Amino acid sequence: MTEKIPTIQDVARIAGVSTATVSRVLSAPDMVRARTRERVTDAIESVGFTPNMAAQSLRRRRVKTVLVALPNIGNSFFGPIVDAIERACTERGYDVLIVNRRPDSSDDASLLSYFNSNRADGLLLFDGSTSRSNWSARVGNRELAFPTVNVCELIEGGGLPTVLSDNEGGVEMAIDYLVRMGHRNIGRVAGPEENVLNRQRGLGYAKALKRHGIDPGLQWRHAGPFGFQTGHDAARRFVELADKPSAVFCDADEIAIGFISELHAHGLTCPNDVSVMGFDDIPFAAQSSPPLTTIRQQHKQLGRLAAELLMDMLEGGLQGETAHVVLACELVERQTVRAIAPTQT
Amino acid sequence: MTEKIPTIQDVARIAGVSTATVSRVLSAPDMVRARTRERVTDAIESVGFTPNMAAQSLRRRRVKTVLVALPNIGNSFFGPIVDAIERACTERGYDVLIVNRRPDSSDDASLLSYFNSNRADGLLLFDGSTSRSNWSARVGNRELAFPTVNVCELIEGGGLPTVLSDNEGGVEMAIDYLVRMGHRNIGRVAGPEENVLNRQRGLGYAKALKRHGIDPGLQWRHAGPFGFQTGHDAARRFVELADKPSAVFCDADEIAIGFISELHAHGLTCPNDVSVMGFDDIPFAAQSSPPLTTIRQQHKQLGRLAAELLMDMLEGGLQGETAHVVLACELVERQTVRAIAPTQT
DNA sequence: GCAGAGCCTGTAAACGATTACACAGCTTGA
DNA sequence: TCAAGCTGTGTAATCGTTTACAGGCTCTGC
Repeated sequence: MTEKIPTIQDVARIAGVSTATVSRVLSAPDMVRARTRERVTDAIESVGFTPNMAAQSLRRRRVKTVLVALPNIGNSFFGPIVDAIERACTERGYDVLIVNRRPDSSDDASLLSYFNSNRADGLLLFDGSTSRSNWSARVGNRELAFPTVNVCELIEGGGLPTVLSDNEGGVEMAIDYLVRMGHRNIGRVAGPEENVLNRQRGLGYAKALKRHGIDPGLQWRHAGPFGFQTGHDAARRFVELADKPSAVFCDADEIAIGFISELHAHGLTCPNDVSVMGFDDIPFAAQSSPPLTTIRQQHKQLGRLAAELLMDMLEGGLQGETAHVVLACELVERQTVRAIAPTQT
Repeated sequence: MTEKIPTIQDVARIAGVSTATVSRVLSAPDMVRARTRERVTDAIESVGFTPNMAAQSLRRRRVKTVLVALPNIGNSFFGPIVDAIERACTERGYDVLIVNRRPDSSDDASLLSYFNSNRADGLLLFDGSTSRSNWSARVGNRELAFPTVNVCELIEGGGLPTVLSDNEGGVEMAIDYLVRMGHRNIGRVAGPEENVLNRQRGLGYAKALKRHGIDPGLQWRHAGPFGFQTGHDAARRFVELADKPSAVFCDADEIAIGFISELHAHGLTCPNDVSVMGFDDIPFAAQSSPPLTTIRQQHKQLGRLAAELLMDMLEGGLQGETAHVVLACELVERQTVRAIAPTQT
């Protein structure tokens, strides 16, 4: 019994006007006389008309859709951010298309195709693989026009507008705190080597340590992808260590939580045997046992600002200046860091 | 320097054929002679042509896009499922549109509009508010045609194809296990009252208890939305209890983890003071301290099967039979349940 | 040499909206 | 009375594909 979906023609016929008028009622209401307008709105109402987006996009040359390219939807870090993006977008009438950017399908081409096949007007790109700085070149080549905002991470030299946290400052804050708590032997479990975040956070780590007269080069270090597994691996190496750091800074909460969890499995406890800090403040950080001391990123803000920025770009054309938003981080003190008497090493 | 995006016309001109032929090369290659075909593919290659989806959708009357309506993207339970959906969809050339279904914007109308405005061909609906069984009515009324698959939850009486876990059986499994471990005073922290999952899991709970000669009506119970907060609330009530259950079954891992976390804050520990079980096996369950004993849902499978089913429907038309897939759950034994000597109450 | 049957390919009409342009009807002011 | 200027509306072209239909070509068998 599938009735046909009503078109603008149906509305026009019922209201006794031309399709042009119906269209105008929808997009420029005060261009049409009040009485006519009312007849049209009634007709729209009565048949339940909704403009066909395909037709509209074809004619208008834009789809009011934003593409969100994530490295891994499964990672709980992205949940709140995507949530904020979706909110901001629907508020302004944009749809949100999600694509999981598998590292293997490294084809930026497939992202670009979303643009020139008219499936998305703009792109929110979560990507910081430094190896991918050729993206900008690629873009510069021919399709410069795909409006893109880098979120959370950034592509160095890409020249793209960016919204991210002050990663360097955030880590400095963490290290300062650990030092203040008496730690001077501070290890680090880092993110993937080829990632910008890893570099930025590494910078903050080194800078802060140096400021306190500690040689960053001498500290214990482990690196791996963002995720529990890296925490596990690090913990297994950690327990073997002869000279254990009294504190370990982890580049991500998931890593920190994996680290602590595996530590427990080996009979060590946090913060008694070692203090641990994370980075992100994902929702679980507050729930783990013990609750994780960490550096908070402003997830909601990151998502919302990036989305707003992109939509502004889409609507205002390119504004000359390419924006660069950096959000401050915040120290969240919970229970995985213990104050110790400063030892003379 | 924004060059124009190439159209099928450009390709046709370059290859020296008509647009019809180009179109055929793309959608029915063996309808055109090998030599011509090659000239066309070369032309396509050389200008980097990608069909304009808006035009294609307009003509073909389908957009190859699936709408995913979640109650809350932020909830980490959905991560792996959405991941699986996205994988299955892109494999078959479908895009994934995400919409966060805020309870307040209760308008099913807005979901339907995705359909009749030609923005999505089908819907993966995560929704189990029993109050919403009018959805089916609404659908039956006029827009029956929006192909929909219920995922994880289901709308009772909606008559929609469904993919979900054996919630009842899963909880029975949990209770059987707790009883086997010596528990006979088993509380429950339930999900939101108006949710089907709550009902289904409640059924399993009651059934299993009765089978073991325990009166479900006499057990301690707390209910609230899925999320940490409910766990916290439950814990605060729990610590006040005179006659504490020796075990508590939680309707979701997030609830269980919140419960344990808040218990710790009050000086009680799990599983020494109380055994706790969750449901879902979200990624964090294995990482929390102590690792959570829970009932695993097959997230990947749920997502993939639902997506496949929907796409099959879209491509094969409606198959007469409306499918009803129920996936088995699995008990994951970790460390939040302690064996106790059965007490004679 | 020709009818008939296949193959390929082109022509042109959709799909459902938007919008430049034209124009009808009314004011207004000279 | 008429030119000029508004308003409000309709006409028709357009966006970039797909596809029904028609027709040209080649091949076969007589």
